[in-house]
Amino acid sequence: MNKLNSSFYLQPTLKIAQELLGKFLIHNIGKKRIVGRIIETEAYVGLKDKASHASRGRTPRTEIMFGPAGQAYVYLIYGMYYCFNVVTGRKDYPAAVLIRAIQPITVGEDIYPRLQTPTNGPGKVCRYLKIDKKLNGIDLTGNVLWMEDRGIAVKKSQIGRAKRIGVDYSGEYKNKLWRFYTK
DNA sequence: AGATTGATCCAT
DNA sequence: TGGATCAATCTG
Repeated sequence: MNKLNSSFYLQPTLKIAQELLGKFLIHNIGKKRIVGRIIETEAYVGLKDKASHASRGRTPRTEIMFGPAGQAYVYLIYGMYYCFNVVTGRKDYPAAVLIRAIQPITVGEDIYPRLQTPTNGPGKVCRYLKIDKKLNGIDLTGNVLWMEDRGIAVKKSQIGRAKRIGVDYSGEYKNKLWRFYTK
């Protein structure tokens, strides 16, 4: 097993957002585990990024984004869905990578609830992986929820780049090509 | 295109 | 304290 460690999470946010493509996201629940391969991410970078929750400063919700890299930031959106992010950036610099889509994995000891086709939205990622607010702030180098490199790299030529989804209100930042996906 | 749903945040 | 807003999803 090659679990992503703190030196991975200390890299620049935009680099992490790309590097996470092809990595595996794993949630241990008791003796079972749910696994997905990451296929789409979005980066949220710094106080000036109007699309980021952190752009209005520190609040109880966004405090976690100002913390050290390598923790989970899980929030409820539209009253119904959870979104899972990895906190990046040094302490006091708010940044995170949202996991937008995964390919469910169904081999070995990994369990696989129903869904076989790739998820196509962050709410579905959390529903599949059974991630909710209880996991907010959890250390991603621990043994409950983590990411690992299983040696299946995504070639640079296979990485697509696009504007982020659902952030039309964010002025010049809405045009940043901070969404990454595998073609 | 509209309904859903409730936490969050800012302005009263 | 009230109400607009929201990094989404499903249904029609």
